Amino acid sequence: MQSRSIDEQEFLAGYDAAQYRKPSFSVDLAIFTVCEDRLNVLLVKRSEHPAMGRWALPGGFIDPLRDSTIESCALRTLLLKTGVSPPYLEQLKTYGSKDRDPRDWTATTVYFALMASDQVTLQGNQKEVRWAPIHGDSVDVKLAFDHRLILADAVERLRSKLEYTHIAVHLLPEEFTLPELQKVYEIILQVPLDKSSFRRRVGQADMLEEIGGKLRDGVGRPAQLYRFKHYEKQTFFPRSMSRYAR
Amino acid sequence: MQSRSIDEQEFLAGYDAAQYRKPSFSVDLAIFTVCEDRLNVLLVKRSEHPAMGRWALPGGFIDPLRDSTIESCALRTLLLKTGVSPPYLEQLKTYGSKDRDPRDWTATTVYFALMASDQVTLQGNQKEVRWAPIHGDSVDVKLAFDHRLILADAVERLRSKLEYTHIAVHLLPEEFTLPELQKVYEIILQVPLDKSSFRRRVGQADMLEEIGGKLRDGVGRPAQLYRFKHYEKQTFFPRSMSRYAR
DNA sequence: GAAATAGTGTCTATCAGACATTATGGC
DNA sequence: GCCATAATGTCTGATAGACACTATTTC
Repeated sequence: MQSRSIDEQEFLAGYDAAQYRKPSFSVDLAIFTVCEDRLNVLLVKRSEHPAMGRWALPGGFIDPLRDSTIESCALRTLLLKTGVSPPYLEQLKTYGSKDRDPRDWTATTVYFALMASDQVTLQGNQKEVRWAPIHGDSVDVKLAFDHRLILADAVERLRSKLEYTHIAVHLLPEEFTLPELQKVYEIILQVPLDKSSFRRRVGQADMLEEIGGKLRDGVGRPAQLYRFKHYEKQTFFPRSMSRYAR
Repeated sequence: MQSRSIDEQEFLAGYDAAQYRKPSFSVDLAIFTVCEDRLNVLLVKRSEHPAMGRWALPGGFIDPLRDSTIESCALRTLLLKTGVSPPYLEQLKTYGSKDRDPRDWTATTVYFALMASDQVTLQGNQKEVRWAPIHGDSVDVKLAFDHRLILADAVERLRSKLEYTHIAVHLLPEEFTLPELQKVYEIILQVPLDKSSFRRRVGQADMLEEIGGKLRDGVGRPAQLYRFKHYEKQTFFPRSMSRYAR
């Protein structure tokens, strides 16, 4: 913290934050997992007005007394719904307007999280929390507020990031095989990939390390197990502008 | 707007948004331009507590009565400081914590804007608003609050987006030459680029159209003038994962 | 051995980077 | 002509995409 002048200390002592009209501020989460050959997003059924009974992305209002940062609010909400801290959490975007919630001028900062389906135990009544499969860029049910738009943005970001980063590993358990990883890419990008090229790319990125054992599938040759090397840098760019440098 | 049940209407009638404790919510701007062979960011000197007298990114609190969206608040603030609506405005990120402002738990959504230096007339006292040159990932003066961190994020995003998008055209006037565009890239990325490769890339992207006339420089052969074609898609990706598709 | 899947090898068209060459202006 | 800068041409090493081939398991 920076030092403050006497003058500034006096100003702060007389400052009353409550006197200004402020928007309501919440955090919402787009939590993704892959299971049963589909990309899924976590939805909760709203138990209160407004939009009671409708499915929505999980979220909650910032509690200035409990949450020290926006991200810690996101983590708190996430733990509440899934029982885990996610391996990957990233801020997506903030949506705010006077119209998106009938109660008030609201803003919501949306995070998107990736997790392996086997790590999650959904908290609470199963009729109120569920994984919903993504078709195209949304789900089949109607969502509350502007959550359909938010979800579409989140799916777009996920697809886009798959193109140039390694985040897909966070959708798999600790140990996984390359065919499994490739499958995740194919499921999310909705396109079949060439095995050889895929492996070459993953190899060049140098993000995975072999594990001694092997996984045996039902049929065919067993596949090598790998583990994600936790790297500082997460991106690998195939070709980019700065490589024009001479 | 969705239709509401009688029940929900009653709920809303009894809802008092003011009863909940909320964070303060503001919008800040990282406004960039290139002039005199440098990347510059717009700073304002704070005229009020806290951090009075210190330079900061321009911004202001959301006014729920005037601003219908966060972006319209950003545009209003921008017009106030620069007198123009920028050719490029993009949401960067939202920063929120209990510590970043001594007054209150605050959140700020930061936008970043690009504009041509000749289009701007700084509003207000010149001692209170100025372009500050970027050195590395920040400016030489000490900034208020967490604005140094925010600025570093904005500069990083700008550099990163230059690698795979066309946004640099928004830092130039309506009409410009390819050597001028290349110079912008070199100034921001801080690396010399090969002329031939640069032109090939720009050509492939098919974003520019020639203008009949020519620009005459002080010395040497005059350069062809171009204008940016306003495209729907803004990105051109050199090589990406989905091209593994067969 | 057949089936199935994992994993490797190789060929080729493409293309980024490097650099040489030509073009067009002022003096 | 000379200088300076714009613009184009060309060569080459690297590599993505395609696909054939080998390897290892179960039955």
